[in-house]
Amino acid sequence: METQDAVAALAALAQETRLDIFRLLVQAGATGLPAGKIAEQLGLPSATLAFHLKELKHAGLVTFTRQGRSLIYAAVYHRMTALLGYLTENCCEGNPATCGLPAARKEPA
Amino acid sequence: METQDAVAALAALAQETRLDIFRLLVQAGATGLPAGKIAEQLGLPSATLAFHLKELKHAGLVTFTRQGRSLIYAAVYHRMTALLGYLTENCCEGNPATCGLPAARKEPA
DNA sequence: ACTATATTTCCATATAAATGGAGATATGGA
DNA sequence: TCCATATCTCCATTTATATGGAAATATAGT
Repeated sequence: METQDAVAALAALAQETRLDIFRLLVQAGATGLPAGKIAEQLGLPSATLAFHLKELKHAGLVTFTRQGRSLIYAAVYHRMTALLGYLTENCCEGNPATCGLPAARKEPA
Repeated sequence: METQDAVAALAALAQETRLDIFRLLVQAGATGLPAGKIAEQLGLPSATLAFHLKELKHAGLVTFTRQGRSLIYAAVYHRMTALLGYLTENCCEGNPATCGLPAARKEPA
């Protein structure tokens, strides 16, 4: 993962509402959640939710598929993995033990 | 690590200049670097650097000690470790394999 | 075609972040 | 004490982000 992408992903997650959304989607798993359900769970106005979903989408952390009238959003795990890989490498300069971490697997994407 | 702290750490790193500063300090290791050296390496005006160092300090990602006229800054590894732990848990809901990662060691701080 | 539902885009507004010059503060040495 | 050095704080300006009402778009059912 490039620095630019890492900054984008970090910025996307560096906001409480978006982090909440992302966590909710991670919990939801591969099935994902329709936008309306997310809004309901977090008590967000639709416009606000749409704004944050766009940010997450732009950072590559979520995707969606249409299903009838609903858009089903889901977390993009490999993107998160790539971010963790980037941070581990740049935190520990190739020696994760520096940060008390086991070695991260090579990022698959 | 609490969500609030994670958001603060993410926000601190979600900025190219600050990420550059942090990486430089990680590379510098436990010895750290004087502010002037950081400014020189990255070509930053002193006011701009001071602003970003304050952000990183506030997020707990760097500390400093005075040494003569210089302030020596150093990366706070355990904070980064805690952030990685938080993200791993919240990305994978206790099952890091979900993201293709080995289990993270329990955060020491 | 019409109506209801799901979600988005548009827009105005409010709030916060980033930049860098100029001046203030702290330390060390002559 | 005076001067140089290292870094910070103050401030004005610019730029980006967050919020949410209202209207637009897409789909489904009747």
